[in-house]
Amino acid sequence: MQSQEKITVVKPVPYRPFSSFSSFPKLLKDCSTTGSMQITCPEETATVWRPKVTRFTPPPSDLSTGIAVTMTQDGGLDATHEQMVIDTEQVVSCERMTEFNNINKPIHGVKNRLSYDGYNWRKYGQKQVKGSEFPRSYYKCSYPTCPVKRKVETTLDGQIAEIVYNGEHNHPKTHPPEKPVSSTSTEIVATDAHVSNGAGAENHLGVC
DNA sequence: ACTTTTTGACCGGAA
DNA sequence: CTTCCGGTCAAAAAG
Repeated sequence: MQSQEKITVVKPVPYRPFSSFSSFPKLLKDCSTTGSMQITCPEETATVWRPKVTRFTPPPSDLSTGIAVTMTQDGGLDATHEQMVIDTEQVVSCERMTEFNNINKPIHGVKNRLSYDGYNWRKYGQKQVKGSEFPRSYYKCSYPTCPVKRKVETTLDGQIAEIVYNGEHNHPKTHPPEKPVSSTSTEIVATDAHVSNGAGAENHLGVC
């Protein structure tokens, strides 16, 4: 039903799975302007397919920048989206924000090739987009046949401001990175909540 | 020597 | 039809 609509939109254009993306930044702005944790409007989500957006509002005492994760994949379902909303809230509650910060940090000299979501990413572009005060970086999953891409907006402070995932990993995670000793040993799994089977990740995310 | 990042230019789509 | 903007490509540089 709704899911069919999504697929119809997504499949023909892997790179532009959502034609209404232009209005997306407005939503984010609106959310940030209100200062509330409103991630997406459930009503709209139910009728209009849009990338999964999750905006994290970290505690001011620790992070000064909100973090948003947008999931855009073929296999996206309303149910999945709803779960994402819940999960992200849990993530905040569990102070997993730290993990998001780590995404942007180099790991053992390996720049951001391996982020904490368990996949290898290769940066192929960066741009300053309108409507966003932060530069947007474009990454591809470095796995040979994996079509997944992601857009990451980082603040001047180096924090992740927004992450937009596009596509679905068709391979298992790479070797998990070392656990950060200074923080809870938790992987950032919110980003791959759509792994081929679309299961494991979501579970991880929900687990605190 | 190899892989990844950086950066400017180019292309296509939307307004 | 023109302009603007986002996304991608490709060459050069860095690690």
